[in-house]
Amino acid sequence: MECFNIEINKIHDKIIISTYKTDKLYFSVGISSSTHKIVGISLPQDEIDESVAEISYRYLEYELSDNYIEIAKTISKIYKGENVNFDLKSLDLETPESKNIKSVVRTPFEREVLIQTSKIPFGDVRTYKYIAEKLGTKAYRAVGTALGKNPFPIVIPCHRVVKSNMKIGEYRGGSEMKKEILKNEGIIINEDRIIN
DNA sequence: TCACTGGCCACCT
DNA sequence: CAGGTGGCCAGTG
Repeated sequence: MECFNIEINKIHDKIIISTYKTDKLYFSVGISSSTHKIVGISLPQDEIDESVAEISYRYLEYELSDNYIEIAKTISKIYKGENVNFDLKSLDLETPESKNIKSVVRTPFEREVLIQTSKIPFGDVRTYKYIAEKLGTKAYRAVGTALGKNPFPIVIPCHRVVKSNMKIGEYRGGSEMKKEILKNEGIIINEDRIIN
């Protein structure tokens, strides 16, 4: 019974996962075999299994391949502070038509949060409050929760969203990782706080 | 339905 | 400035 429930909560689509290794870190990207859009990106991991699992866990079926390794490599470059223009159209931002259908972005609210976040310029930051106000709501905390589930970290720069007092705030990969990405983009940080 | 839970915010000591 | 408190509100079960 347990297993059955876990199975039906997974997405019924096969994906291809490619992984690129650099500086002892693994970067993975998942592509849908039906839509050919990106359905998942992993934060840098020390182990390849962790890196793959971060994307594969939502899916019933996946296979490893080097087909999309250039995309994974590009993501590693962005992580290291290269300002690469990434086309949002390559990401699967679809939301489910009904509750029975599963997708990586689950609700319109989450989708809008991701789209607003994608507009934050390289080397700059915005606050959770700012994103909420752009959506016409006071759900500041819900913005944080939505970004915590961001299926496309690094490419959709949730690391550029910080607290109102300019403190770093939380991050799925830990606030140290968030600081590192921001520093790579040239942002000055002192004692967990953004300077200007 | 209703009561949690949160990558937050503002205000008060 | 740090820590506590009440307030938001989207998701979840």
